[in-house]
Amino acid sequence: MSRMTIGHDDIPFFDEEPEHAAPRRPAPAPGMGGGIAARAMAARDNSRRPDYLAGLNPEQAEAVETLDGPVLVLAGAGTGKTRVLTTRIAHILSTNRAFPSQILAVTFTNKAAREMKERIALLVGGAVEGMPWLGTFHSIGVKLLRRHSELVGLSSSFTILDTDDVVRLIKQLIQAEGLDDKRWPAKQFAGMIDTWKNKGLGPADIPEGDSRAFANGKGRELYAAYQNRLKTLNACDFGDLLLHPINMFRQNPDILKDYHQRFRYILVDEYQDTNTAQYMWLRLLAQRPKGELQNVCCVGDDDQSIYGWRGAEVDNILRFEKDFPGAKVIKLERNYRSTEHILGAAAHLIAHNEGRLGKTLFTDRSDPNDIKVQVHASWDSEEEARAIGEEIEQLQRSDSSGVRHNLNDMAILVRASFQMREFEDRFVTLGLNYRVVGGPRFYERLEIRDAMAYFRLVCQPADDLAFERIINTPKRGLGDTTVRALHDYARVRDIPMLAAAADIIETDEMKPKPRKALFDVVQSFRRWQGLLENTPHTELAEQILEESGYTDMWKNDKSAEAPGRLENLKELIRSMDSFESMRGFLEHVALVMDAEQNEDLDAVSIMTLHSAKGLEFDTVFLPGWEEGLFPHQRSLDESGRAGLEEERRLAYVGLTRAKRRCHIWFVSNRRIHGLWQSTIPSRFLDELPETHVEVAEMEQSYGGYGRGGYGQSRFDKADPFANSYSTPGWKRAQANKTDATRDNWGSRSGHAVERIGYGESGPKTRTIDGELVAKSTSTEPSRFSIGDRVFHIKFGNGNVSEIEGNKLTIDFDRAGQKRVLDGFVERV
DNA sequence: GTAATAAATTTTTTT
DNA sequence: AATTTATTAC
Repeated sequence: MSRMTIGHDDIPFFDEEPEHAAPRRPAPAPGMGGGIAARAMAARDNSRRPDYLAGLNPEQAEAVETLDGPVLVLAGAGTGKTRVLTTRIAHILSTNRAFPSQILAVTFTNKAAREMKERIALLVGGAVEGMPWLGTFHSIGVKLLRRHSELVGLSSSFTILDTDDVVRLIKQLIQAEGLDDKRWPAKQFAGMIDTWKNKGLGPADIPEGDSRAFANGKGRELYAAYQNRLKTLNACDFGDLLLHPINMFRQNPDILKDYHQRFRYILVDEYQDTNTAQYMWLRLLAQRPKGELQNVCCVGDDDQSIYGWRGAEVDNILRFEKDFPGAKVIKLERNYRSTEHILGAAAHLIAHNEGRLGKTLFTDRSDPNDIKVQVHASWDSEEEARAIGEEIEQLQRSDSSGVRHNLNDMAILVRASFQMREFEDRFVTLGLNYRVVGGPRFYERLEIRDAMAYFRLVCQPADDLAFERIINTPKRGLGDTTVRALHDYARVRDIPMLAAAADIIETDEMKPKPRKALFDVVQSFRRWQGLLENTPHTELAEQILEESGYTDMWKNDKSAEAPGRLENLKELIRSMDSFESMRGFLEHVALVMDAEQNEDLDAVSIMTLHSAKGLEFDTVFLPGWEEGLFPHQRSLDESGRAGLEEERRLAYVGLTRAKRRCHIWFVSNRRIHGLWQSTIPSRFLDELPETHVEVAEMEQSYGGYGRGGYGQSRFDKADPFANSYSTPGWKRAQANKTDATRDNWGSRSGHAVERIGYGESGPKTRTIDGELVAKSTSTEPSRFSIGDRVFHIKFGNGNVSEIEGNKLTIDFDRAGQKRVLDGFVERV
């Protein structure tokens, strides 16, 4: 039992109180400072509402105070959802209805969990170390599994595999089955397994069709083999962290009953994003025998459901009242975040979706100085980055009313992570601070993963994946042949590879060289394992990296990134400091893939729309609103109308992140797979209301002229808002999809036609031309001939190798072979 | 077994 | 365009 003293308050927190004890009411007496106890007394006294309840609006207060029975809170963007959740927990604690450890609170991201802990701590006035069951589905799943691992056939030291490990493992299995790993990509099968697990399906439960669709109909066998392999490796993948607890609860009703008694209150954040497995998990824990109260509170917003591709079922939120009869449904519609214009734009956009529960956000704020949502156009993605950079610098100096803005209050939210790069490049040259949130992650770096593999293998000798990763890193002369031999040896005897290595060096199956190398490795690991219990883990970690020759490997590496990698390794050791043991650290890394950000730095945030959910910024930039990118073509192809609606919700999430200023951008040319493609404005732009949106001065370089055949969007016209809104531009866009969008994004059909070049009136008026223009002028004899030396503004010099009407095939010196319209090149 | 070179593949979103 | 993977030469 731990006792925590923070500041002046002396609050007892119970880590593990006697199993199902109910907190005594009235409050436990010790140290009646100004802490929980005192507040609880105040709470009991009806004449004075505790101060944490003050300032809530009536709906919020109802959501906080309705503690008995099921509650569904439909909370629109910016309506104080997190505040309700945290205050509700504080309320439960203050009124002594439960100990911290008797509250199960599930969030979607680790970030959200962290934030919630902080905010509860603020409300309750102490650290919340005593809330052991606040976390993501996955981290709570791990906690359950560590306690009961033997029930699902694992030992409590099991490892959690990341996607990379999983793919490598599956690849091995596919090869072991004698299948062609090219025809049956491991990555694809990993995706299928993930989908199945998200639906709560084990190998026996998957549909026959799914099974037939992979590996010559051996999908089911392969899935079963995979699960078997995980068991021998004593490992779990992400899906197992949900599936195993479900199976465990189903097979052991007594244990489930135990947790029923433990968890007096259950809270779930982002309920619209729960998938079937999470839903099953939750229902097992939340649905109680008849007569017992089901104190479950789910908070969500159907308009912000953006994880359908990960198996999320919006239906879960619609089904809540059926699952929990007598549930109270509370809508939060008062928005505290954004201006009227931003809310108006977002509302009008999301209204294009069908099948919504229908909330209308409103605000009292009405400031004539509020600016409308701005739509900007740029020629290409480089210019887009430049323009946004300028806008940011402008705001940094001072906005229209002379106010200076912090970079911390600005964010760029992109649809796909490849968009980030151009901004990074630009900001580096500008010397503008930026921060990539959720981008390439610290723990995914090569050197970090290598180091982690060493640590994993020391902590868990059965971790064959870790073994294979580092056995020849640094180079020890233990290549494919040796590893394969070890692999076979281990398989035959059903032992881990490290143990196999220990065995095999006693025999003379190996040639002397690899045998000696293997001997050294085995010796080292034996030594490190011996040190595990009695050496401080940071010291041991350093020792491992030193003695294994891993740090030397990078010290001897002359490449440019080597010093950075060494720095990262030092950072890794430093970050281990705050953990109790090496095992604890490994677990943290497996679940929390992001390293802490430097909060002190004033920097613009760059992130995907998905990772922006739940955040807010004064100024938000939304680049890349073009058909094919946003909405993403793949989403449209794979999920049709549902996909489009999810993309629209994503746009809604983007808009509603903004408090005061929102800038949307689209470009007419974007580079995809290294090829320049001309693009058309997103249909979502046409779904924004005129009253709240304003088109920023069209940059001259945006080719609005001479675009024969491409009148899809009102943003092609001089006055984009001139025509009626009843004819959404996207219908025309769809009609034209075969001409334009397909070719640009579908990637299956042939070549791309280059559409960049000079217009007649000089360098400033570049124009875009399309296929139609190309065809109409193709009858004229070309002014070029094969072998001509030509210059192109984007690709530089090259030789004409083929002529087809006015389309030239040119072998560029630097850019390779491209097809280009003859208007865009000139003879040198 | 290793290092250099050529070819293929990629980019939607994440616990 | 850039990164991962396969092939080839040493």
